[in-house]
Amino acid sequence: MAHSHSQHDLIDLRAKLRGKDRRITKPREEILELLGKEDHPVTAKFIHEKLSGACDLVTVYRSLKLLESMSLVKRFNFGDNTARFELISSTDHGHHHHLICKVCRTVVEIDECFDPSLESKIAKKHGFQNVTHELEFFGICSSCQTT
Amino acid sequence: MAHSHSQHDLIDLRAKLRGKDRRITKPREEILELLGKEDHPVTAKFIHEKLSGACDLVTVYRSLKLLESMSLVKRFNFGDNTARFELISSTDHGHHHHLICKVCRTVVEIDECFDPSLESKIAKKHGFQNVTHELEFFGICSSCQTT
DNA sequence: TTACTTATTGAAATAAACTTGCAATTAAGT
DNA sequence: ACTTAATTGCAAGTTTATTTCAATAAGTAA
Repeated sequence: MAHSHSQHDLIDLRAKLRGKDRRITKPREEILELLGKEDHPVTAKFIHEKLSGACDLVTVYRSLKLLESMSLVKRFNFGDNTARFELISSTDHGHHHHLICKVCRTVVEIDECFDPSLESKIAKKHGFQNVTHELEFFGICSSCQTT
Repeated sequence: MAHSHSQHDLIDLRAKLRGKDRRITKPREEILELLGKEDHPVTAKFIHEKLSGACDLVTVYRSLKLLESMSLVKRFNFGDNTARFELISSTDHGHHHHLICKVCRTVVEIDECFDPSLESKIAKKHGFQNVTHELEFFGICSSCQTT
């Protein structure tokens, strides 16, 4: 799940951003560009610091919310009460998971997932529709193992 | 995954609570008792309100943290920046998942899970140890489906 | 380019979840 | 019952995220 989004990707994103009642602004472009360079989900605070004064933290929150609603960005939750955001890649449509070290918080992108039949089985059993899932793995990475 | 913890369960929990440098207090007993009656994970705020003044909200937070550290209670995250807590049942050792309606927030307890080989495969591939996972399903329940 | 319309931003205030410091309380051992 | 230290309550403080509103700037049309 190595990212490294191409320049072409960002142009596509700009195209999606453009629309009625919606403007391409410098903060939004900068946030998208930054997300395109990151390999793992990042927090709003991290984005704000990386952009060092380019825009207000409030604008980061607002932009991320917009980008999420447009399905350009996906929100992840690593269990520390802080939302993390990642650019949705065209290959996996944002559906992938992470392996997080409980000690040093290192993040590994995971492309494996369980068989989708499990999800449809659960959906059917309980009469739910449009069922998705959030799945993250937690463990201790090789560096943090007290050998 | 129907809960309904027996009186016997709570006695066991009391036994676990008792220990060196640790005291059985009224708030802790009341929180355990309340959790024993709930079928789904509940928030600290919910517990505090249900106990209506029996103890301070701060004590609820502190007790839950203690109970979690003692593996009597498990913390869940339903993606709304609010921790939810559930008594760990002796049958599943706290390992189970939930199906949450994105509209009305109804919660269904799920006892299905994917094959554990996926987890060990991922652990081995990335050199991680003690790998666990957090998995929650989200969808639209039958009542909320716009038919 | 210039003017116009309104989406967007910044700054401060607010909200919600959770934590910390400390004096008062209370559980549990002697 | 006495003593000691864990625990609680209250107030204050953090952190994350949202709201309000005047000022700014993006997109459009002249």
